[in-house]
Amino acid sequence: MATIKDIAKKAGVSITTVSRALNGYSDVNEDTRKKIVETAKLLNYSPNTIARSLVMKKSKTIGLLVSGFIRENAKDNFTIEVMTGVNDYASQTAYDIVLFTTNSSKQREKTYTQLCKERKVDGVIIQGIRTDDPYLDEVIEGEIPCVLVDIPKIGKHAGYVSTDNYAGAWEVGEYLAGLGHTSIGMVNGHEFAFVSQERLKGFKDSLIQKDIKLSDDRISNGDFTEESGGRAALQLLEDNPSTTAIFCASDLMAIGAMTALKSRGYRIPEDISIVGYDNILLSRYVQPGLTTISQDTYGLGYEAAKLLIDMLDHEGEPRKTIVLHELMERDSSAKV
Amino acid sequence: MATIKDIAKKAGVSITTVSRALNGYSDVNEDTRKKIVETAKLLNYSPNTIARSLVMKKSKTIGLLVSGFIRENAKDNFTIEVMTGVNDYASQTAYDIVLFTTNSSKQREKTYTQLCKERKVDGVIIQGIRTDDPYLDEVIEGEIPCVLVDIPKIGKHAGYVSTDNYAGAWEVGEYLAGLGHTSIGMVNGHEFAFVSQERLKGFKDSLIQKDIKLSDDRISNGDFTEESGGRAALQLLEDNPSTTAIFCASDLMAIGAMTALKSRGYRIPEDISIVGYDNILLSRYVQPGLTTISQDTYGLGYEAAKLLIDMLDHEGEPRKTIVLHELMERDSSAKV
DNA sequence: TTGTATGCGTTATCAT
DNA sequence: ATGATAACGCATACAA
Repeated sequence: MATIKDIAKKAGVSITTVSRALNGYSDVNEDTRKKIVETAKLLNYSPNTIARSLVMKKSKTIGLLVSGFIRENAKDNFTIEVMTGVNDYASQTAYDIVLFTTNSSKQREKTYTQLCKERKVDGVIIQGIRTDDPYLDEVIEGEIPCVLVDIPKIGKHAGYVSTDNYAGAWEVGEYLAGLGHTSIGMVNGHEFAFVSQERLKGFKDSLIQKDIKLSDDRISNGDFTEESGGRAALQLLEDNPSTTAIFCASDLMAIGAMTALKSRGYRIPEDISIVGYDNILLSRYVQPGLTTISQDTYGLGYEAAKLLIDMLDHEGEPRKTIVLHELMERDSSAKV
Repeated sequence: MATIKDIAKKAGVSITTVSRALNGYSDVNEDTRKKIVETAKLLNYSPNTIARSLVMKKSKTIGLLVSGFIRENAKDNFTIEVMTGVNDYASQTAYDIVLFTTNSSKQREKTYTQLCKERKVDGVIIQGIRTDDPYLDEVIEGEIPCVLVDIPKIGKHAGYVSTDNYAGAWEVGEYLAGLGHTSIGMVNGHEFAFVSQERLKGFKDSLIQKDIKLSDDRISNGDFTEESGGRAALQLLEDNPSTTAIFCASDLMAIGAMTALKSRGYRIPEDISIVGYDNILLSRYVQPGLTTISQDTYGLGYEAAKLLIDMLDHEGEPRKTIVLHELMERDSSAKV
């Protein structure tokens, strides 16, 4: 591997000059620069980013910390879409991405911050972390610039990107009420996700507006998995046989609910309307097509990277970015 | 950020001793070690991997080079599953993953090898690269240890993981012939993928065994997209109206074919049997469920990481690893 | 416009 | 068992 030292020797200049020439400084003679660039090419030189990082104290890498990057979750293309967005923006910049993952299974012997500190990432994007994660605060209060996905917390060095989950759920409420439903239930995700809390609030509030009360026995909790959605939906119908519409806080749970209900002989949407949240890939393919709130997941990742890199490169303030959502009406919902 | 220097000062020893103590060398007094470890904790020390990399000439990172990590491809969970496998194995080791991506759109100003050289990755896993990619040879002949996914080429520092595409396609041939089909067509992917070539060969050869000839006008090429699969299938039926079974070289194309055929009034599998390849997530959800060859995609990634890291850590020879495949019979195929 | 010298945080060599 | 010192490859303050 050729170094600037080799170039210097070959070109008969000092390493300082080589460094400056290659980095486009103005105070270097055009002729010497030309010669240097030439010999650099000749020696097939490529800069050693590691050495550069060491002296610059900037690694030009951002960490992408994702939980739920596990086999079982591949169904949910949420993660991959966010990653794609992050990657697309980052690849327009000088930053590379290093992947950190946390299977909840492997007890992490190292905390996030430790991982980040050791690898010297300049900043980090965090996705899929639970609100009860012991390290969440450590991250938000920490020194490492970070952007959270779907966790609305701002710190000294922490911003976030999210969608307006309250508004999205509100729209579902309006929509179902508009279809004439009055006996409505909700399958929510676990309480350790901000989105669960928001979606519940928004849904509840919009129904109240329509004089529909979402009492506690009309709310059943799953944990965002397909299977749990089915279970929760059945529970819901057992407690409230009159229910004609169910809002599920995630598409995966909605799909689980549909499967479970169909197997019990319910027709969708004739007997029960189902609405999901996320607009994952599958929701378009299941039978019937799932009515849901579409989020710009890709945009979530893209904006996260943009926000973080802005914080890094231009000392931008940590802030929030809200990306859009939209109700996608398909065939799983109908007038009562 | 505390460094070993700080620890040395505070503990009243030399940096050499600190380094050795922290790295578990045996030639350091237990008491001094204890003191050093203590003050390290006290100062909230974490090693600077960058400095370490510089002197060790090992970055303990592997590059994950994926093409097709783009928005449109999210459907195809192949990429994400491979990545998950890679990640799962790597996370058991000391290696971190840095993500390189090549949208064919962005003209890469830097070649793969350049990216790898600059970031000083110790090795690289390459996925989704086309056989006509100008840099493929550069990689295989290059000095950087690498493992290719689904490209059966071995070099001095290059191994690969793949499935037996020939055998998989062969089984499809046997299967369709066994169902009584004699008028059979194939929708292949583009020629710049090894898998296309292999799948074609395997399919053709197995049919020959059954005295069924797959003439050229019974082969129509798509480019692995859903839409192209639909187009190719229609073309096929136009040229050979008697066709009763179509083997598509990817599930996505098979799904496109099903959609297109259904829209033309063909019933599947009553009129036409469709078989895919890949067993992507969707294939289980479309109507009818798609018969296909399932590959252990996760295993592909897992084994790739394993092979690469073996090459890195134990100077393992570059070699190949073949992961299993299996015919998944669903409802898109039936007796003629 | 160019060169000298120093340091980034670590590991490794060679003394002691 | 421990410490001085020299690397690793690069950027930069300062001098010339």
